[in-house]
Amino acid sequence: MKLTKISAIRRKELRQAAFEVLQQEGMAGATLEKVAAHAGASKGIVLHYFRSKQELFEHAMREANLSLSEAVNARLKQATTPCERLEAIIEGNFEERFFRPSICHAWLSLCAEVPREPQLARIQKVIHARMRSNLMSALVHLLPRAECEAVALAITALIDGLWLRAGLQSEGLTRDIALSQMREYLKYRIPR
Amino acid sequence: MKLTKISAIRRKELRQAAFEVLQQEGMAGATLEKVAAHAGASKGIVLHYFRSKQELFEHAMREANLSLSEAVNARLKQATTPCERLEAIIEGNFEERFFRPSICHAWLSLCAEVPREPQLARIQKVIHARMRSNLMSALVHLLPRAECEAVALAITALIDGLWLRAGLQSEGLTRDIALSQMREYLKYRIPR
DNA sequence: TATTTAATTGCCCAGTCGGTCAATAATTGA
DNA sequence: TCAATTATTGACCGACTGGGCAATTAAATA
Repeated sequence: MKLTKISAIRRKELRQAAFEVLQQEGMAGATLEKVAAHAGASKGIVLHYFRSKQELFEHAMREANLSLSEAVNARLKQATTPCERLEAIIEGNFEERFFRPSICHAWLSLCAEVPREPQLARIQKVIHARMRSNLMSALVHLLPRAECEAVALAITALIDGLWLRAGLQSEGLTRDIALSQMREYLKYRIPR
Repeated sequence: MKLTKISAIRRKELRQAAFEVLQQEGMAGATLEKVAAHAGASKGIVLHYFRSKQELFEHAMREANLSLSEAVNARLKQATTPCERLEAIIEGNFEERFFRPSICHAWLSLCAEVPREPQLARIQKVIHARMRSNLMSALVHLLPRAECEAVALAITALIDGLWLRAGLQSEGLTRDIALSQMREYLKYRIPR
């Protein structure tokens, strides 16, 4: 039981180290040795817990998404009205600990690998499906059914676009500006 | 004079080859040898015309942007009203030859390198500045000055977000859907 | 304690990549 | 025509990478 625990701990440490290296170095620079060093271990240990580099970053992507997902879900639990649910999704996606240039850059690096890594593509699909599902559960109470799909896509595209800009380290784009962008969109698009 | 011509031709061929390889292989897979092979030349010739791989892809990015820029400008020339100018910018950015999964993926790959390549960052900045400038020249006639900046950012984010999605090879996202997304945003945001 | 099992390391390997360079082919100009 | 310049090639190098592996250490179990 403790044996499995150690392996679980190591795997988590290495996933997180991988994502952190990704933030600073991008995918090309995120070498197994750097990940190991960042986790305070030797390179060999990384391939002891993950079959390959691909598998490591696949789990790193899952972990990072889980973290964001939990933040959104925590906010969703507090929400009671459809409007509050929308706010929860949006604010969750722009929490200070997530909406940072380095983290957005890490996501960008992962997205760039998606077309050549089916596993990453699968994860990406799940992420978007969840986002859409969350949005729809709020939108159906605020809009005619026929419009929901389009608005959900627009919100997703807006979030992605703002994250992209942040990932480019465009200096002017603060969390507040991003949030007000999202709120303004809703203000004009959702009837009240 | 013909000497310079040959070098100009080769450089253009290699820039384009580099961007085309980028579409299929991403940045990590876009090796000098593959670019050379794709252009029907040897690897040595690439470094004869470009000082380094970085410089090559820097020029590839410029070239690709120039192409898109020209498409937008051509449409802008035909436009007379501010509304038509907005349409021109948007339709230019979603022409069939640009809004393709492989091309969006190439852009994504370049964006992922921006934080670690100052030259790419510089180009990216220019691209966004031009986009903003184009948008503002139309928006100032359609909206109160105070709102223009925000709307220009929203349009840019929407475009980027849709391009990102296309770059992820998300199958459902066609040009028509993307265009109708943009039009719907304008419909609700711009008074008439 | 003795033995088995897991964790961890350091070194090695084969392959790849960006980049250099000397040699050759082609082109130009006088 | 002939020298000088340019274009082009292909072999080569050093650096680095992902991955494999045998050896060592630590832990757990009986």
